[in-house]
Parts: sequence; structure tokens; C-alpha cells
Amino acid sequence: MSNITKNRSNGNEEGAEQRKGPWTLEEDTLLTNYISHNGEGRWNLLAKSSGLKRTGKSCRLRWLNYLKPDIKRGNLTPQEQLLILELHTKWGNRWSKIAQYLPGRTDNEIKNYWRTRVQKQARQLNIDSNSHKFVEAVRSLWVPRLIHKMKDNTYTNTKASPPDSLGPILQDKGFTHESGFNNIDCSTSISMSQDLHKISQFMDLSDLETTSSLYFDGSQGRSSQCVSEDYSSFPCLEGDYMVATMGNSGILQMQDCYMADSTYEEDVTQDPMWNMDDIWHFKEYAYLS
DNA sequence: AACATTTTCAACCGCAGGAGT
DNA sequence: GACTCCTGCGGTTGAAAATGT
Repeated sequence: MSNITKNRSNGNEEGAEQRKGPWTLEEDTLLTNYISHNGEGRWNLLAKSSGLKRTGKSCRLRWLNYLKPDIKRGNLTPQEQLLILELHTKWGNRWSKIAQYLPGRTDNEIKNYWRTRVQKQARQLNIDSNSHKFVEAVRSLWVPRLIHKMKDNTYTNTKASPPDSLGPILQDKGFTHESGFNNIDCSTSISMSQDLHKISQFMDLSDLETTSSLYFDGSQGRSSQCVSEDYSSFPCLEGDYMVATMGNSGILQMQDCYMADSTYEEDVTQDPMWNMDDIWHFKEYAYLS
């Protein structure tokens, strides 16, 4: 079939011949150059002015899903997968909204991930992927596996140090820096995806990939105590951010602590994916297998 | 190595909603 | 309010790549 088609079906496009199908290198170059000089947006105008024989829609899609410089390539990390599972529980198939919490990932990519990986799992389990039963299966089986993967990644990483950019950003947000902490109850690691979600408000998550450090906050480690080097302990309070790496089995090596100011407020108890019962439920699965 | 089957993912389509007239 | 145009979203398709036999 020809890659040229005449589009007269709606008012968006001229009757001129429009190309369809895969983009060529020349088209990509043309589009990239045009946007670098004129900026994004006004896609129909762009399509006409750039000399591309494509619809505005097609140009927009190509740019946003493929050419845009900050697009992240490669497989989704366990952290990202966990976040997708969690956010889908909240919002359902609202891919663009979910994508907002995964910098560098597109709604199309997340949608593809869901359809090819998640729904495949559902089929294998013979469960409707929109059912409550499937959500339960994800919580009890898949999430612990992802958490394990995250732990493994961290465990094997020899260059585990927090990104330099994090401290200043948090301090800029009113967090007070504390140091000298050592170990912490590993149960807290259960809340990592929630923390990534929060941290993503402050910084580019891609930084986390290069360090594999764990970031968590006191609001999720409700039962845990941070233990400092002199073995005195203090509770993790809501809004505190900790930076730690996985040391030996089950122990997180605490590196930094950013104490929230007293005005910090965020109600994480409303999050359907993470409640106290679940955390203990997950723990069982995660550490039995 | 050759073919069949499955998986992945880029790109398309139709629809909804907002802005402008 | 009605109409057109444009943009963005979510569902779907199908070619290419990967995997299995």
C-alpha cells in the first residue's frame, strides 16, 4: 500500500497528498530543525510550513513520542514499573496523567507497557485486568517481585551515592539536613515507589537510575525507627526524606536525612495502594520468596 | 538454517473538548 | 447557541524484531 494518501475526511488537513507510515531520517531532520528554530505547538501550521507532507497530528506524535530530546530510551526500570502499577490503580487508563510522573517516558510507551506486559499477566492468571481481583494479584505477587528487583539492583551497585543535586533541592524546599545515620529497618523500603513519586516533584528521576540509591520518607515508614551511629533512635516523621543505600541483607545504609519543616502536609494514608495492612502483607511475600 | 509464532512499539484513527468566530 | 478548527487522549493496528520449533 502506498504511503501517500489523500485526506479529505475532516477540516484539519488540506486535500494535498499526505505521507503515512514510518518516518524517514530526512523527515525527522526536517521536523527537528523546524522545531529548534520555531518551537513546538501549532502543529497544523508546522506541518504546512516545514515542507513535511504529514498531518499536524502526525508531526506532533512523532516529536512527542520519539524525537523530543528528553525522551528516555530502554526498558522501564523496576521503580518505574512499580510507579505505573501504583498510579494505574489510582487513575486507570489515564496514560498521559501517569506519564507526567515518569519524566522522559511517553503516554504511548506506558500504554504499550500496560497492554503488552500487564494485560498479558492478567490473561495468564485468567483474570480481567480491570478487576479488583487483578489489583490484588498485582499487590501480592508482582509488587514484591519488583521491590526485590529494586533491592537487587541496589545491592549489586558499588557506586551507590546520592545525586549531588538532591540535597540542595530539598534544602531549598525547607528541609533541614542531618547526617550521621547508619542503619534502618528494611521494612521501610516497601514504600519506595511512593517516595519516587514524591521525589519526582523535585528532580529528574533519571538521576536515580545512575545511583540506585533508595529514597524514602518517614510518612511511609510508620513503624520504623531511624537508628543513628550511636544506636540512639528517632522516629521517621511525616515529610522527612532519607537517602540510603542497601547495605547487607535487610539493612539500609542511611546516608542523609532531610527533616521536613513543621508546615509540611501530605495525606498519604489516602493512597489505596499503600496502607498498613498491605505493607505487612507485601512483606510476607517479599521475604519468603 | 528456515519457518512459524509471539511480542514489541511506532503510528494511525476516531472522538472529545477547548478556543475562536 | 452553532459552527469550524485545532489539539490531545485513549484504543487499535500492523510491520518489524525477537523467540521458539
